[in-house]
Amino acid sequence: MVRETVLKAEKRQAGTELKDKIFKAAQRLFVEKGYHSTSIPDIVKEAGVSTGAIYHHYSSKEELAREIHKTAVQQFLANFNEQVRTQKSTYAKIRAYTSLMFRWTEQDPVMVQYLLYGRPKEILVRNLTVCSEEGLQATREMVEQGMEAGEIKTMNPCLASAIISGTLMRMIELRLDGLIEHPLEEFIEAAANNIWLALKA
Amino acid sequence: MVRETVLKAEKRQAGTELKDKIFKAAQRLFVEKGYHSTSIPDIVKEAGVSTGAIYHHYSSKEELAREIHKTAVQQFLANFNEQVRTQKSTYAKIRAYTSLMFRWTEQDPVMVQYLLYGRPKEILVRNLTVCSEEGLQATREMVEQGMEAGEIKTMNPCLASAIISGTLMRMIELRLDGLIEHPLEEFIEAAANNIWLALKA
Amino acid sequence: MVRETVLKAEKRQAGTELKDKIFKAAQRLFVEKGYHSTSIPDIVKEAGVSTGAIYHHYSSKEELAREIHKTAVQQFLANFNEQVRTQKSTYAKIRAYTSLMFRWTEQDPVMVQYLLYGRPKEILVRNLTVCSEEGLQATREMVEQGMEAGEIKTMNPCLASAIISGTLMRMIELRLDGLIEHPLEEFIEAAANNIWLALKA
Amino acid sequence: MVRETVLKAEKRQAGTELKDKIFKAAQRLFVEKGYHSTSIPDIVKEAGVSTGAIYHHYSSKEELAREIHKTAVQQFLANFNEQVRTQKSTYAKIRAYTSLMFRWTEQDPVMVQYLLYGRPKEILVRNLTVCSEEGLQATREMVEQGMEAGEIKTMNPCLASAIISGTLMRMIELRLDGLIEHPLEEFIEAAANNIWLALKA
DNA sequence: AATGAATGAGTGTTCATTCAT
DNA sequence: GATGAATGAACACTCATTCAT
Repeated sequence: MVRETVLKAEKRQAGTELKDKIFKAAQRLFVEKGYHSTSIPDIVKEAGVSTGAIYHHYSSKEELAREIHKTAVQQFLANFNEQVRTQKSTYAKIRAYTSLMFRWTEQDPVMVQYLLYGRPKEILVRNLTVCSEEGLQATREMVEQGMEAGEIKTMNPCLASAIISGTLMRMIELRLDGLIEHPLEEFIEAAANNIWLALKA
Repeated sequence: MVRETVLKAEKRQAGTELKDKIFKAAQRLFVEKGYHSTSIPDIVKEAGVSTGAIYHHYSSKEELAREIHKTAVQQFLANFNEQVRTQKSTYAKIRAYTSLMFRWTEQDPVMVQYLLYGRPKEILVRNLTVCSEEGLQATREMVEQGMEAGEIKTMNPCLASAIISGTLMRMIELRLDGLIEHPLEEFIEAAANNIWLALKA
Repeated sequence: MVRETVLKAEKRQAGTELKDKIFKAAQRLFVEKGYHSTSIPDIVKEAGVSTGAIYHHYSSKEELAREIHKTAVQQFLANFNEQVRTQKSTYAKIRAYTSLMFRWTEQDPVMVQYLLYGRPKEILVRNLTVCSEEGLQATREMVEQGMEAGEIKTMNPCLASAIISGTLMRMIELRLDGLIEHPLEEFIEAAANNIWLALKA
Repeated sequence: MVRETVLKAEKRQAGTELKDKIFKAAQRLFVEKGYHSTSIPDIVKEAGVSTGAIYHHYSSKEELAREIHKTAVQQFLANFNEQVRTQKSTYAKIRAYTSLMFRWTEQDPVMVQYLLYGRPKEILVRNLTVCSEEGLQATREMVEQGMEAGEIKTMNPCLASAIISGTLMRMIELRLDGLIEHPLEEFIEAAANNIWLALKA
């Protein structure tokens, strides 16, 4: 049975107390209202700091957004490496991936929402959700190894990845939007199993 | 075999020529640069009309965006009703849905991109992709009828919908981002079949 | 005797009434408080226009300053060409140049002040007063022709120019600063004569 | 023959090392970029000191600028008193003044530039170059004594002063702007002689 | 003496919207 | 219908200055 490991959280050290308040307030607001609709004055109010403090710690609004995104991606990758990559079988990996994402959504919806929507698309040029390049790469690696091992049937790896990450993302989206009323943990088993049916050799 | 029907296009009457120029310029820009990064002066330049003309035809920038969105949803629904709903079996419906979305993406990527990213999230409050409420509703109806008919196994309908729309959306996303280099038409068969494996009774 | 010609003034056509109000208010303030100490809100107040109006007519504060400078230089050159260049003898030219600058100072001190202090130095990189490159060029041409004609003794042309423009500028400066209390017109004769003593062959 | 005395330099006591670093960094930057375009952070970087240190030694940015200006004026006066005032004849004085200013320009262009351009105009309200009031006073004194002694012809003292300081300042300006390519020392003789021709009885 | 995090008023600029023509 | 000059609130960002350490 898959160990339900504790999720990796905040790596950023405390000490810089203000910096943290700014980070969290901005993250909350960016998710809630979007990057462009969140003004610096909004963050000032939400974080209870001065305008100058924000620019003391971050060189621009954009850098602040990038920093938040980077943190989200790093957390995702740390969790993925620890809980998913370490699994032996491909099925176990898919199960662990589903578990990771669903539990994370329940535990820190703001962070996951940032991963999904607060994506750099709005800010930068490229976009790619669920953890951008790195997230995509992680899923593909899983798929390709599964194919090599003969556990997943031969198919276009993009399609296989899309079935996995598309399904998970869509479930999370429906949950965050309140269209799924039960905690996602209840769906881990079913989601993983059905994805597996689509992929297994 | 599934008939590859022609896609429903522009329903909006030619009527006022200027209004059309504004609509199309705005749509292009909203997709390209995002709603917030597109200014009225941008649209003025792109469409080659005056500021006043925009406000003559649309009461605000937001209404313009909403209008574009509404059109996209209407086109989606028209196509869905004609090509998907009319299918007999659930498998045929899934196959037709996949075909519709993949072919549409190749044919009018701007419009599909608008459906996926230019979503009201940025503009309004609620979001819900692939055609918002209506799109979701369409997929769910398909799933629920399939379950009643015993073609789809008993499962949470949200999960079933997520597998379908999540996979399709993710494929489209990868294609629009240039990570899939072949036309999506090549994947219709495989995508539909694999989705079916996850759902069939 | 030297004809005391009328000074060339405002070439800029009316019509764009607001643009003119902005131009004049900015010119007044730039001279009075300097470019950097004059804020856009200052100009807004002084000109009685809106912020937007300024940016509708000038692309930036810097461009506004450049426009004012350009106008001053053009007026200078127009007057110089008409009143100084047309003189036959070098002495007559020096006399006319002195007359031009002293009368102009009395008539439009703001403009002359702008020529002297409001120079691009503060704004741009290069500086060179009394009409920048063009003004310098004009004086040098006068000097070199005088030397060729044997009217001015052989000497470094920069030195000769410096004697002319340095003396005139310094007189104007003292007048604008209130250290000379009589109108400069009273000094035309004496200034021109003494400069001439320093230069004549 | 006029003795080419050594120029009086830094009178300010070494005292606090940091204060000196701040002074010099600020002077360099004020000349290079102008007072307003030089920020405290700029000085912090250039001097390699902390913000606090600047405010420990100077009560404000303005006071720092004033201090630098005062030092320049003091150096000018010290040099003037020693090298110019001590001369017997008015011609010798003019010769010595020219020599002082031209050699100083070559030796410490930053300081001289500060005297010419970094003038308080930008900072305070009044301006008056070449050493402000004191500098003007020094030149006038020279002129008035020369007239009393019958060495300079009777003329308006302001005009006489303007011929001297205007010519010197303009030469320095042309040199600092790179329009005179030879060291100013080469022009001492000629400049003094020609100024003298304009003034002598 | 020295530091540098924190402040917040102020800057130049943008832009959705209005309205006289 | 159509124009584009005009508006002014709002924005991201800067920077002289303060003050706890």
